[in-house]
Amino acid sequence: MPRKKKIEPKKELSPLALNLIAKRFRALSEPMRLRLLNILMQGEKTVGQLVAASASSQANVSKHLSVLREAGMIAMRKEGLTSICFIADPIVNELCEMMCTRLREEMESKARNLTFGDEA
Amino acid sequence: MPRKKKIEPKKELSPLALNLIAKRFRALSEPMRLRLLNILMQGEKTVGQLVAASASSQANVSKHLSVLREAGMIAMRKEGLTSICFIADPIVNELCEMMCTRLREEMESKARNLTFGDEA
DNA sequence: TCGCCACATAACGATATAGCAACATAATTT
DNA sequence: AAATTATGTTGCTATATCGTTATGTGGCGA
Repeated sequence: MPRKKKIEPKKELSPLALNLIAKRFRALSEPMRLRLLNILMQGEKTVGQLVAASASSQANVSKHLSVLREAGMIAMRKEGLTSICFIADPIVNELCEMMCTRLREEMESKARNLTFGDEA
Repeated sequence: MPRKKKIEPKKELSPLALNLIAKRFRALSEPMRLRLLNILMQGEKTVGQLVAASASSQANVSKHLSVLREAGMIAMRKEGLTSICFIADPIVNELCEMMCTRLREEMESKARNLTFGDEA
């Protein structure tokens, strides 16, 4: 077996890597897309169901879905007339979970500090 | 002590929460900002050092830093003439770590599939 | 074959943001 | 105080992206 693995201490990321990472974070940077993902966390949904559940237009949902798909966050499978969406990357759940937890912590902390005076 | 915790199965997020989460992801959605964070992972740096290391203009770096600061990702402390930046939220490291790992996995997977034919 | 259904895509106006350049400000030094 | 240094801020242009309206398209039934 080939040796020479894990030698470099992971210094700086290449511009290419930065671009790819940025693109993935960007896919998560819109409330509408987060909403769609949040709905999909309950399980698979057709595009129509997402349109209904998200209270947005069909065209808009469709476009956001394609963004999420290009970023590898979700995938779709056709079943007769309908397309069924599902979360394709488990990282989505973890990321959102982390963000939510962090937000809660921050807000609670801020709430506690309100007693003294807030710097916002 | 008050009971009634962790009762709801965490259904859907409120629009407010979605907006806050989106805003934080958005802060991570630009290559330049990721680069700054990546540099800061090595340790504290002055703004000037970041300007030099990032190969961008001072104004640009300054603006990106304020975005990161507003998102709570970094914080700054003044020391004489200079301002020293540091990562204020440990979530940054975790998030980037996760994304990088995931990207590597995907690319390796894609590389393996090149032998057969790729769908991109 | 004709139309319909579920979805994708195109075209468009409105808003946001990256990057540059020029200027403003604060702390030090002389 | 004036000059200098280290950052922050503002105007500007170019580009990207959200949401809407209109139109295209593939699969199915009559």
